[in-house]
Amino acid sequence: MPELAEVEYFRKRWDPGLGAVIHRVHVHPQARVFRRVSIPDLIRALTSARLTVSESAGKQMLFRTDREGWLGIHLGMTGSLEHRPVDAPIGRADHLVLEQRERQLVFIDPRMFGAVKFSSGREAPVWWSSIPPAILSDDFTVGAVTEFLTRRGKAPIKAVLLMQERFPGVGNWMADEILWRAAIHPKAKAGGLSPAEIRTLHRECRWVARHALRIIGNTFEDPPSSWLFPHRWEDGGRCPRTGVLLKREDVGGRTTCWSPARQTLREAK
DNA sequence: TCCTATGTTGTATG
DNA sequence: ACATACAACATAGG
Repeated sequence: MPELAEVEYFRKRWDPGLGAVIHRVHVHPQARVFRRVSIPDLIRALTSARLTVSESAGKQMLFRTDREGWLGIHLGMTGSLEHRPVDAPIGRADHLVLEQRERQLVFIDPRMFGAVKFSSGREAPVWWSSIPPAILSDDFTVGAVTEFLTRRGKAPIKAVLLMQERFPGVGNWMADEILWRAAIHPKAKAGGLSPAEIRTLHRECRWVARHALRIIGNTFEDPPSSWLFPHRWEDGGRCPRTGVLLKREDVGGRTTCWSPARQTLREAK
């Protein structure tokens, strides 16, 4: 389920454990989510460490302790974080459990497209330091978006919005929501947008990120019916602004939903 | 049974 | 080297 705001919601699920010591680490070693990590290193580094802070950037989460080392969690398609009572049983999709005196901090991921990362050392690892500026930061500029859209000029804008190297945290539903608000057809070539359309796109990226974080990031509520969000999967779903039937089709390899009344495809040359 | 799924990556092709 | 397209990953739920 996780895009920008869902990741932020799940990151906070471990907040009750910040400041407390991890006295035992339980892993499900054959789980695919550990495919790039040394499990012995991870266990050695986390056992008896005090969890101190967490951050997220795009879809990536980072947890730190009072020791050196960088624990990363990516939720993939079906991952989530929870805290549970100390005596809770461990389920088959529970891949990483940090046991503390008063709770367990659990990473769950049935489909295992997610990932646990662990890097030692003082310097931030590339998987963390290379994440581009957040959409809500001052460095997410119209100029940066324009340059990126030019370089990816032949790809459909829907596919380009999903590229984490420029739009960190944007996923399938956010991309559709942004394009719907910006009144841009998902199949429009990224290089064919006018400067005015790019400014609108940039503004709607920020708007959707800000309000998704406000609504979903705190309580996991669904956005209201004035958004495309609650209509995009329902059969016979209608555009909340025009009332027309929404269209659903594969674009750039992902199911894409748009309003044919608002988002029209200009003939390219 | 068959279809779908809020993501990333490796590989092939141009 | 760079951009693009798509299969593959693994499981659950309708």
